[in-house]
Amino acid sequence: MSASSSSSLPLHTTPNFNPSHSSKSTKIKQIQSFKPTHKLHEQKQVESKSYFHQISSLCKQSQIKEAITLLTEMDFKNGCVYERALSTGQQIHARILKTGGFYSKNEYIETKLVIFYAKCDLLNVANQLFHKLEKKNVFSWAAIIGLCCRMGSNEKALMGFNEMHENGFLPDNFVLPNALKACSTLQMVGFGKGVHGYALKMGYNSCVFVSSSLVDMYGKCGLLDDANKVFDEIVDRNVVTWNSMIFSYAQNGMDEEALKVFYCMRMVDVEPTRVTVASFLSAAANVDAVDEGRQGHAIAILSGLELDSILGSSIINFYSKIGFIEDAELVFSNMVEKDVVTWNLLISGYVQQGKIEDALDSCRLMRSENFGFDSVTLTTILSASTKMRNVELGKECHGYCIRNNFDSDVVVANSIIEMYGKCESTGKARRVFEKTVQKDLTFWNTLIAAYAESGLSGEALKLFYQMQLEGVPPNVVSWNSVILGFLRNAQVTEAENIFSEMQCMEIQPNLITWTSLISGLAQNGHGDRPIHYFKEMQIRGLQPNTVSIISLLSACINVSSLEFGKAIHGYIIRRQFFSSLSILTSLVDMYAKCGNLYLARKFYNMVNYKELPIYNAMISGYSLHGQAGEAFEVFNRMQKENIEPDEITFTGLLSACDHTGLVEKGLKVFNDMISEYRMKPSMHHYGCMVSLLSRCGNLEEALRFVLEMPLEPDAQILGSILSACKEQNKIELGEYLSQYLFKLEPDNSGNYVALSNTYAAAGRWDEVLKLRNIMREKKRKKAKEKARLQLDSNRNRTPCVCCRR
DNA sequence: ATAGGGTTAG
Repeated sequence: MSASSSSSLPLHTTPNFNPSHSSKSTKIKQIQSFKPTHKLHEQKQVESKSYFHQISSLCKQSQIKEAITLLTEMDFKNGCVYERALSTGQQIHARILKTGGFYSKNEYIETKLVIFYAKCDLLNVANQLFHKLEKKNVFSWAAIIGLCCRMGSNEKALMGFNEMHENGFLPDNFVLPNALKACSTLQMVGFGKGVHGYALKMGYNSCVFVSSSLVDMYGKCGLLDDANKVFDEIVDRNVVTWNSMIFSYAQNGMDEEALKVFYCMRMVDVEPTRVTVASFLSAAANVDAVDEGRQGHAIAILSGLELDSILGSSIINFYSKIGFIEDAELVFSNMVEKDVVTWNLLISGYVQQGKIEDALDSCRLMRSENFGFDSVTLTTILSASTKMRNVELGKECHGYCIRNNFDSDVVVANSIIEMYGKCESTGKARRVFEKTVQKDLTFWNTLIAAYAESGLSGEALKLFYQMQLEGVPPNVVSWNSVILGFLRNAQVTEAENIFSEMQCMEIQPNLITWTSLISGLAQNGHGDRPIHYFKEMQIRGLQPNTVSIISLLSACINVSSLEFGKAIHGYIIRRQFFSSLSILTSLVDMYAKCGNLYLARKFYNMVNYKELPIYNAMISGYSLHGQAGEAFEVFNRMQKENIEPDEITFTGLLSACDHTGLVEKGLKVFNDMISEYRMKPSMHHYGCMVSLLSRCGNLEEALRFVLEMPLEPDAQILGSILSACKEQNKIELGEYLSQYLFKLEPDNSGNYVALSNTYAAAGRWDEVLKLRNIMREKKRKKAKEKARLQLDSNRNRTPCVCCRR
């Protein structure tokens, strides 16, 4: 497309056209002044229409020959959506109209015009011309169907497909990919299968464009077996075919298969594209495949693939999902074409690593580079507030949402409800919920989950019935939350009842139902029942995924059940779940805390890229078993690897000192934590120190720590110092500490016993009696509370509209 | 005689 050919045009109106117009710098500017694309279309349409009228009134006497010359010129540039080509086309159109006669009724020219306007994405003009056509043909139909697909009118595209077929125009291999794309966006597998049948009948399945689209269609509709079958039968696969197969697996959570297909593709020497690497990396990220993902990144570099916003985003997504935030940062800084998505991924990477300050800094930077927050950014910040239990941040974000009209966005509103529900008050969550106009299923579920997670099972159940009264039928998620609520409140029988009730209602329990039931039973101390449910779930054909395996392992830790842990480990080995770092970490954690340090060490040694959690698991394991030396050895090792310790690390180290009576070392670690690592010790850390010092008889120092603590001492801490008081007959100190004791719940009656023993040893019987009474009163209150809760949930049971009467 | 197509991150 040389400049000379365009300057020879007789009707050349814009002589200064510069083809370098699409250079990188302008492209970046275009992206930075981001506008939604559909608005651009509208704008263009209005402009071209007025231009169109101007030209048709200007060109009064035109000549056919010129029109044809221009037509050829237009052909030359077809596929071009630049403004200039559009106006050229419009000029030709105007001339044809003015001339009338043969050319305005020529099937070829008319079809060509439809194709031209369709290419320029002018839906209305193209449609008008198309409907006025005397003779439609495969080409004009194809143009219109393609246009409908591009503009997102998928129903229209499929209706067009049917109509053209009914009118005797046989859709060809150019129409089929668009029709299939419309099927997959609309999730109409039935239609898609029909198209597949038609393609087979007509022999279009040998066209790689059609067969690749079939793979994509089956993949997007979740029929992976069909996708794979079509894929296997394709002889001359191209990159797009491979990409479609890889992405199909990846988007259906069959990530291992996606990785395998990628390796097969490498074996047959097909050059990967950006799409290939992006899909591969999303699969690698999902299964924590660290080495594989790094290879993917390397392949992208070696193949010289351009780091555009999509490929870059997928690399950032990979690194931040596996927790390599520094690598994500590096890729981010090397990217020229950043968009909102890129920023969002970096921000959510920081949030996942708990680096809230970095996340907020990025938000500010993002704004200063003229990117506005979108609903994903806001949802991420809201989830960060939820995760960190930072209501202030959450409120600020809520304010921003209101000011910028994001509070009506369904996803954002949901995160707001979730934030209030989990961090502050369920009441506030409820108020936001009441204000939402359309209370759809998700909103109800969010609110129910908020109550359920706080163990307010009665409230959760009430909402569960209320939603049904308001005509919103609950789904699995709602049922799951009700079950979780009961389990959190130690109402195991109620949870199991709901579990069977949901099956009576023909709601199939899913992975989450089973997992929360299993871990809830484990946490409530029902020894072998969790394993029973674990087996039952597999009999019903449900395979646990990474998340549920991890949650099962942490359930073992909660009950220190080595037996249950071993059962799950056996399962992991049989299913070869080993590739995942997070599962290995959980295994190490389980063995370390359930008492098999040998196995914990073995798996710890197996991990190449060790991260903080796995070190922490070993340290706390050693500490639990009184092996302080080994705990410190692991700590030294992680310092050598430049891994920053966190609160949990220090909890492990300090309790190791506590368990082995290392006073000097404990004091040193505690001081290092404050001065060298600039950390604020938590309740737990003070607790270790108080316990360590009391046990070693240094009660003055222990008291100093109690007074320094940010919060009032809890039952455990009081217990350790009170029993030391008893040993040493320090009645005054015991008496002094009783002020804290009275504020506590009576769960740890041991403390009361310790204190009353202290009094008893001093012969202060009146005090002993007083303590007994306080204890009894508190216990009675607690029992009443529990009975009321029980009553509430029973009362709620009566108005049920869903159970069989 | 003649025209045109599929896959991509949260």
